[in-house]
Amino acid sequence: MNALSEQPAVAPPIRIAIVDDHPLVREGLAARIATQPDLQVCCEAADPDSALELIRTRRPDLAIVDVGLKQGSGLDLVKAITAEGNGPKMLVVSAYDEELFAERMLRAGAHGYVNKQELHGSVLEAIRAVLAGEIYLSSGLAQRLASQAVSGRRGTQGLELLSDRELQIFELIGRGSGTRAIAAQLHLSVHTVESHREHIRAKLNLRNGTELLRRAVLWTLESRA
Amino acid sequence: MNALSEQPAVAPPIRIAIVDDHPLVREGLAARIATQPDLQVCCEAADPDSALELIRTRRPDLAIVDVGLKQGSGLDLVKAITAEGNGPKMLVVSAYDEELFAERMLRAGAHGYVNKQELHGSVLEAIRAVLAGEIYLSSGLAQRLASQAVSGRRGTQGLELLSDRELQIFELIGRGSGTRAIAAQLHLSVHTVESHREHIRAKLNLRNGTELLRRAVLWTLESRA
DNA sequence: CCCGACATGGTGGATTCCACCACCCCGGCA
DNA sequence: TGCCGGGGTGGTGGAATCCACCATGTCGGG
Repeated sequence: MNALSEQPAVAPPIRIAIVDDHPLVREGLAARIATQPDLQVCCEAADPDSALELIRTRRPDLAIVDVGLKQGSGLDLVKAITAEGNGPKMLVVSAYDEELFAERMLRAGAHGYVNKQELHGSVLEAIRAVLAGEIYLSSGLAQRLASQAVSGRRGTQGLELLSDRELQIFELIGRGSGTRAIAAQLHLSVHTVESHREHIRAKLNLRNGTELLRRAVLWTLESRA
Repeated sequence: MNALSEQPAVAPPIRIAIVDDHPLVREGLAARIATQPDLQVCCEAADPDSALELIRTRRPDLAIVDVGLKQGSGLDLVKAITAEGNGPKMLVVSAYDEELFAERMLRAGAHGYVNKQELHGSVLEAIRAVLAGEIYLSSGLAQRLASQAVSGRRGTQGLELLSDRELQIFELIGRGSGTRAIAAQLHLSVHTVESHREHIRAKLNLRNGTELLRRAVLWTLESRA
């Protein structure tokens, strides 16, 4: 805490952009950032379009982006910023601790992912880490992603590990078909479909049939956009 | 609104409790409230239990509560506070603009409902209105509720046919919780949860548990934050 | 030639689903 | 006043499922 850093031209502050569709969250973030003398909020945006525009013109050092946007536009925003090249570092803030989203965000070019829940004072910690060039993940996520990475080779979401047949069945599951219906539709034994389900679960590191179905539904949604 | 109340140091401030599981949102709210000399945040809570406790002991004049609370949902909290009698007025803040929740919240005893999205400076407006004894609804909602009441046309998807408990369980299903997990979380028998599931299926015209899960997942995706 | 991955199928025990039923409480309504 | 209906909570029992193993056949590649 250097109280006397009030001199004009020395040590230019680090400029931060905030992108979130909740005004309250923006204010909360801004308030916290304001406690740090060397950090400064340079602009705020509530939607991806104006966010991209602002980032182009104001060129902040860091962008804090919320994923909780409609139709996965948060992901698109991160991709767009990355595609521009020479853009700011990006810290993603999310209401979900889904490994799914975290992984995709990181792969899309984000440098950190924090959950709104586990956000005591750790935003600043995350901001510092990201600015320092590290990758920051909020607590639980790091372990889960790591264990996931250890226990099986991973690709985009582990999905390309699936064989053709498995992927086909995965898709049918996502459409809402039950085991029995799938078996009938593919002219297979119910046991066979169950075997495939089991293999899919193993490859994707899913515990329940519930998680499997959930994951499948999510995927069929995203792959449509 | 009375100019006479400008007496020197007296005129006790209006005390407000904030209940929200997102620290950022709490800070955002607190920051705004802090701009008003006659308002004062007296306590904050992140979960329903401690919220109830705090409200009992600190007796604030107004409680701002988020619906999106885990474990038992904000709806139960509002009901509990109402049941205590002689409690604070309640302003509900939500990430969902669903008429669904607004209506239930008001019925449960809340005095206002604002959407985080449409929350420019209007929280303060909402707070003032609620304190003045009015019922406050954020812009779009009032019209939608009204038009809906007039036309008798209900239901984006028939979801408002569900009772409060059923909706709560529906939401948990959508988050990926299994029957067993839901029962544990709500301190209920597995059989009870199964009964609710069955009723939900009946009301929504779903054939099997798979379709139920699918619908729930889809819904929690499109109407969350 | 054999190993591993893939597809197909099975067995059996645990779990879940689901139709139906039972009880309690409470708010309306005859 | 009493009765009825809906909501919330539980239970029973049979069907369907999940899921951990296992078995077979077929490939393609070391």
